[in-house]
Amino acid sequence: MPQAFKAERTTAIPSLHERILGEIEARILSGEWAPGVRIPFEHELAAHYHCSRMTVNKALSELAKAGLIERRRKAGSFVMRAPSRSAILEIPDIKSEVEALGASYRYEILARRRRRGAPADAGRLEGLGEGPIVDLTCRHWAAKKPFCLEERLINLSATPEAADEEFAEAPPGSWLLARAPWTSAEHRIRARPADARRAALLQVSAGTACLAIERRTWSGEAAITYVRLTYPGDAHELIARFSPLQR
Amino acid sequence: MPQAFKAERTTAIPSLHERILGEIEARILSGEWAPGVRIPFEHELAAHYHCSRMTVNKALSELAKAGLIERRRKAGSFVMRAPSRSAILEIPDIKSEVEALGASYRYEILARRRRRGAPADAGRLEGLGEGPIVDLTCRHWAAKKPFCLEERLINLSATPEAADEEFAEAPPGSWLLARAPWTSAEHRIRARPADARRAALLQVSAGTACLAIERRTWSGEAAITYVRLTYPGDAHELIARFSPLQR
DNA sequence: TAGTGGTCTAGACCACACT
DNA sequence: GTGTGGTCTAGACCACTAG
Repeated sequence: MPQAFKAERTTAIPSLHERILGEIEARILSGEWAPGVRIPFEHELAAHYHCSRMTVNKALSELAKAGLIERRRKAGSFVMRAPSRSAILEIPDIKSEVEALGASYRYEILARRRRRGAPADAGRLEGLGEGPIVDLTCRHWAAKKPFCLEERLINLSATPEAADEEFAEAPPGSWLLARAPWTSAEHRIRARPADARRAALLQVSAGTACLAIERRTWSGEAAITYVRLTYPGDAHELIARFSPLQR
Repeated sequence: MPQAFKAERTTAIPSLHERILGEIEARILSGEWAPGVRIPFEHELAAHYHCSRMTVNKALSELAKAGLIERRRKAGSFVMRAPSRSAILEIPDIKSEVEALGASYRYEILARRRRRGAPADAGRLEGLGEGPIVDLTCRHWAAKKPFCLEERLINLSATPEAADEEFAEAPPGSWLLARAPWTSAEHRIRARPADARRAALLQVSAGTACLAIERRTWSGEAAITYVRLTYPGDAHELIARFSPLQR
C-alpha cells in the first residue's frame, strides 16, 4: 500500500458503524461473500451487532455508494457482480476498449515466467516481498494492428490461483479484476518514446510517442498486481471523470 | 456538463437531507458562503428546516467527506479554504509542481484574446454557448526550461471577473480554482508528438512525445473552463490515486 | 466549563418490489 | 399482501476543544 494511503489510515478506534462497514467489506474482498450473494438483512445485522437498524444502515449505505453492494427493496442487499471500481478513472478492460472501436479483438501471451520477487520489483509495487510472482508480457490486437503492450507482475501470495492459470479464456487484467478485488489503486501516466524492443512489438518506429500507464493495485495492505500498459502513438485516449460529491 | 454526468442525474424528488445538502452546496459554490466562513450550526439548520439534527448531520457529514466543508467540535463547520478537489486525480497547480522539483517557477502570457464562443469551442467544452470567452495561451517555466504550455478557454458567462483580469498575481489555473469552484471535471490524456508551433514554444524538436492533458470543468450545468496542458517529453508524470471507500 | 459535532437509540411511516 | 430498505424523529450521552 502506497505511503499516501498509509498516511490517511486512521489509528483511532473505529465507531460501531465503521467496524460494521469494515467487517462486511473484508468478507466481500476475501470472497467469503461472493458476488451475487445476498448479505444479511439490516435487521439481522442489527441483532448480530446488538445495535439499532440506523447504525447498520449507515454502514450499508456507504458500501452501496462505494459500489460494493447493491441494495434492493424487499429483496435485500447483494454483493455487486461487476464492481464498477474504475468509475472515476475509466480504464475498462482492453477487450471492451477495442470492441468499442468496432475492431475485432484478440490477445497473445508473449512471455510468462514464474519467479521470486526481487528488490527491483518491490520498487515497482510497494508491499511486494520476496514471495512468488508471475511475470507476464502480453500483446493486445485491434483487428490486425497491435493495440497495447501489457507487462505485468502478479503477486502469487495474494492470488495463488494465478500460478497455474493459462489466461486462455480472459486476459490477465480481466481475470484478476473478477478474482481479486482491490481497495486502492494508483496510476502513473506519461508520454514516452518507444524503445527498440517495444517499438518492434507494437510495430511502430522507435521513438514514437506512446502513452505509458502504470497501474498498481492493493487489497488492503496486500499488493495485488503491477501493470505497465503501452499504447502506441496518439490514437489512445485516457478519460477520467470526477465529481467530489458522488450521487 | 458531459453526457455521462447528465445520465447520472437523478430526476426523483430529493429527500430532505439531499435538499439540505444541495442548498448548502449551492451557497458555497455561488460564493454566498465564502471560504473560511462558518456556516450555521447543526441545531440552527435543524430549526430552519424544521427537522431533527440527525437529518442535518447527514447532509453536513457528506459535505465534509466531499471536502467542501471542515467540521470542528465546539467551533462549528467552515467552508474549506483550499478545496482539495483534485484529491483523486492529482493535478496540483503548476507552480507547486515546479517548486516540488526544486526549480524556480515563473510563467508568461503569450496570447490573450476576448471573443465570442464559436461552434468549434463548444466541441471542446460542452455547455459553452455563443457567449463571451477569453482565449489564453500561457507558458510555464521551471528554472530556464519551458515546463508546460497552457491553452485555455474561460467562459465569461460563468466567471465575468476574468474579463479584466491580468493574471499578474497568479496563473489562470490557480486564479480560477480559487474563484470558480467546480462540481464536475473531465480529463482526457494522451501522448502526442509536438507539432511545429508547440515544439518551438516548448524548445524541443518537432515530433517529441508530449503528454497532452485536456481538462474540462463545470459548475453544475455551467461550463467553467477548458484547458489543454502540453508537457514536453517524458519528464512529466501524472499520478492518480483512488480508493472506492473514501475514509 | 460550556457548546459543538459524533454517535447511537428505539421507535415510526412510507415507497417499492416481490409474491 | 408483506417485508425490505429509505427516511426521519426526538431524544440521549460522550469526546473534544475553544475560550
